[in-house]
Amino acid sequence: MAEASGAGVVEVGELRTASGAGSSLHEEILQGLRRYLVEGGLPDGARIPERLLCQTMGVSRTPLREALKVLAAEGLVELLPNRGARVRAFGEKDIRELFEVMGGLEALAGRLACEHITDEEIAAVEKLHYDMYASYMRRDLPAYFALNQKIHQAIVAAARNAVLTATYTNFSSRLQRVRYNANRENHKDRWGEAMREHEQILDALQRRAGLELSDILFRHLQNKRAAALRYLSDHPSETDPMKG
Amino acid sequence: MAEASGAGVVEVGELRTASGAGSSLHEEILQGLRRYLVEGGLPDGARIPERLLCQTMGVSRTPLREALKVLAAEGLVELLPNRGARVRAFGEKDIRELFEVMGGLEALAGRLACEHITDEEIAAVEKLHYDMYASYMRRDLPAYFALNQKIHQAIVAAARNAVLTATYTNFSSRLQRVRYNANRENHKDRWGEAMREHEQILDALQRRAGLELSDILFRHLQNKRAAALRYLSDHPSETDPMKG
DNA sequence: GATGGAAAAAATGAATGCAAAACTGCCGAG
DNA sequence: CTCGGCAGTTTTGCATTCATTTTTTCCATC
Repeated sequence: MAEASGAGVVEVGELRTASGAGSSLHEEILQGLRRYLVEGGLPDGARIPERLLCQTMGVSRTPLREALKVLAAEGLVELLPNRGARVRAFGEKDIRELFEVMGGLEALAGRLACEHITDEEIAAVEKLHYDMYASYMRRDLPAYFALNQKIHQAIVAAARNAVLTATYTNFSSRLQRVRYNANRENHKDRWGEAMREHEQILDALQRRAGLELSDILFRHLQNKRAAALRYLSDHPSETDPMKG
Repeated sequence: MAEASGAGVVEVGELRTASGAGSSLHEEILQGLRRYLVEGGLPDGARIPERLLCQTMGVSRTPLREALKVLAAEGLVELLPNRGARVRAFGEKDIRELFEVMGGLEALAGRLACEHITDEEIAAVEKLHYDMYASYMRRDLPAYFALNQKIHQAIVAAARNAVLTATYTNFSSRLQRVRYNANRENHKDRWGEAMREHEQILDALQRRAGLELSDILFRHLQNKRAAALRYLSDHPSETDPMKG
């Protein structure tokens, strides 16, 4: 299932030791749970009985509850009063909105990146780009996917804005669940188009054409969104909220 | 949500009853504390001893700690391991980054708003705009300030994107502390310029010129940022982090 | 046999208790 | 007079416990 990228899905048993050990316990739990959710360890809408997680992870309820509150604030879980936590299910509306905001953030990142990026960083993006192109020619979707994310992350990093980076990472996590699903089924038609868009992205970045890059990235994300929504309408069972 | 404008600074004693009573206690505490911080109830960098807040608000430590964790995730407080919570102090770098992201979000909002806004909503923005202009002529800065925020909020709301609205509100809260300070000292020179920019904003909105509005809003925010930073360099004591 | 309600069971929300880490004040050495 | 170390106090982090709400189960009734 999660063989798409490097590491496999984290087991619930190794949640505590899996992600880097934060100094405090609630931090450790938070990172472990977040990773567990992002990698799709639980299906959409699944209930999260805290008692069960407690004995599985070998911790008390207090730090776990603190972590759940934070995850709720991040939008990964939803807390029903007196009824526990559920894995937040993203419907079509949520995904549309998330991609729109991601588009806005990447547009901003592109604009800022062109102002601050160094030649070395551009060279690094070039290398990622050509590696990604090689993956494309090999039809190696997992590798393509991973490099694709690295490129976008590099552009965001080049924007020199920690707040933007943190926000981008947060939204990216929320979409990761969707991407894992949408990635299985490959939209071959979309793939070539995406590759061409990335050619433009690299070109604009090399010329440090901020506004142009900004616009390309925004439309790139809009196309990604369309592809994701197309996938959703074909496979409605996987991520549709069972809202009733 | 943060009322942002109307009422004065909330007293610590009325924290529990101040904001609308959320169903659960930790929610109540969270909203109360958030409002308290946003309205500047505590100075930058102040320590927040949880025991003290507990007896002040008459609650136990558990829900308060949960609320603090969420506020830390939102970026309003910072949690030092084993050393408690402090009011997060925004330095020049943070403010620059926050305004940049706000600019990106507002640019996105403008673009989307032009696609979705109704004539009635445009009329409402027009009214806000002219009221604001009247406040400008009266040199009534607080009223101007409140209407200014309402206009921006209306544009964000017209984008029809709940994720964007939530994100915008979050960042707006973080900047609220700065604005409260920067607002006292009035940058008369900047005021007229801002008013002219708002003329352009209304004009582009009326023509539903998305890209144009997007760009105006972004530059508008960049100018706001410059003004805020100018204020900061004149009054470094108020919001500078005493990092050391 | 199906339905409604009451009691039992389980889960959540909040409070308290306890161990460990940090801060304070004091004292002595240099 | 300043600096470093040590004991006492305070504060934080986590576990446990209590109270309230929800869910389940079982039984009586239709």
